[in-house]
Amino acid sequence: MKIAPASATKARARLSRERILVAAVALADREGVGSLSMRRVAQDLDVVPMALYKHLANKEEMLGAMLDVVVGEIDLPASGPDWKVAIRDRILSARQALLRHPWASRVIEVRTEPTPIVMGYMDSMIGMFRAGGFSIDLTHHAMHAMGSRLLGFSQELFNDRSDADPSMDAEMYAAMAGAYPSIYELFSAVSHDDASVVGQGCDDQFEFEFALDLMLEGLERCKDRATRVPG
Amino acid sequence: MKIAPASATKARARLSRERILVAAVALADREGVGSLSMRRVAQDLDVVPMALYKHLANKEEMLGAMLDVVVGEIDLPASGPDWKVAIRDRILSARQALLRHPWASRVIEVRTEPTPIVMGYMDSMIGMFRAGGFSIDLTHHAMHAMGSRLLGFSQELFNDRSDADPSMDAEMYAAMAGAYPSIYELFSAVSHDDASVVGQGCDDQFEFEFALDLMLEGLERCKDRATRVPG
DNA sequence: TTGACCGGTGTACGCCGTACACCCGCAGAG
DNA sequence: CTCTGCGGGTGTACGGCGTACACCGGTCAA
Repeated sequence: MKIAPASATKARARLSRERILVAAVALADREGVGSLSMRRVAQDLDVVPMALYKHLANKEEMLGAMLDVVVGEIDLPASGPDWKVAIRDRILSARQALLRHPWASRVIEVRTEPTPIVMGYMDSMIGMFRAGGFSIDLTHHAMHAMGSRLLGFSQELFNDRSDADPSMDAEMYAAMAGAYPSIYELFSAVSHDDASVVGQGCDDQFEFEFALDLMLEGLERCKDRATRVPG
Repeated sequence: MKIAPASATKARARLSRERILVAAVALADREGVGSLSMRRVAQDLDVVPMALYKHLANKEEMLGAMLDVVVGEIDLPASGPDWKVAIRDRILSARQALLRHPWASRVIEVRTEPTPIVMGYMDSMIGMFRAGGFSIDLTHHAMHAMGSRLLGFSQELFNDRSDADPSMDAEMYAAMAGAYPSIYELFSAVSHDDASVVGQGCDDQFEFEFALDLMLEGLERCKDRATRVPG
């Protein structure tokens, strides 16, 4: 009776930053970042909202810490002679982490200040370019050029995933063909041409790797030319 | 007295979707998207908040319409024989529009459904690739690969603009060098090497064009090789 | 034994988006 | 000229948000 709580029925585990983050990440995974509020997280933990503030300064810090959890899931850099496959593999691992937590990219896009964890990730990324023989200048440009791809996602203008159901009726088709002939042409090619590399809709993984490789090879050429601008 | 309002002192102009959007864009330009609330916009228009809802379904629609205003500022595509300079110029024009309204990229990143105006922009972009001789497949990949650059911005992982004041004291420097050696190396090169193309801090315009050209040239090679994947 | 501290609680404030009922002035029908 | 419908601005209210602040019970060092 000394150690256990007075009432056995309400033996709730103690709160901790860790437990809060686990609950918050789980909630975001389950219901999306839109449903992520301090109050909901507290509720999931059977705790009053203000309790969270004993462990986190505010919601902003919680979001940052949640990102750290995701970044922590990215594989460490492989050591190997080939910088290109090392960087490529790492970025694809980052992408897997982001795909496990689809809310994360949205959060990254909106946030401002990076946490030490994210800084560390960037640092090691820079290190990989440098180890691959990139000059400082070119490394700098490379980091900018890769943009969000460094963290495993690319900014899509809109989510074409499951763009309505496949049964897009002829009426809509016709309207679209009139208003947006080029989109229409592209869209019909993509969704009907079975021989195309994209079957139904877009193969996001393929598109991501396509752009990634385009970038990496462009950078490689810059490096080999030892010149700064691609033109 | 028949036409003019009863009280000359309170002759307020009638509300309209147009007037609301002008006020909203101005507010966002002035105080940032964080301060953009229906209530603040209404206040700027000397009107009760609910009045806005006679002209807009909800805030989401207002944000979309605000984006349309920005996209409307992008130059029309130039007609010319060279697809690369045409696309390049148009994207740089998009970038200028986005720079005039810094909140817009944040809004784009978070939004889901595109408006007809944005669809029209994308359509004409696709048309430019097609007119330049790109196959449908390659056009499709190109659109994905360009990602947010099509709209004139690229996702930066964090805003390094005015990273603290230039007087970064030696203590912080040392701490940074220990924790993030690669970032440190890059950072000091960028901020101290006057010969570098980047003087103090980053030249965002240069970085944007660097990545843009890398992408465009990679796409050009794909097109000329008439192959689908860059490798 | 005491008292400080740490972590969970309760209440409250000010902001948000927006549903809903209202009301007024004008247009067109009778 | 009156009646009536209606479009657009109003007022009130609700539920949700982040979080400031006072409080309080248990643990543990002195």
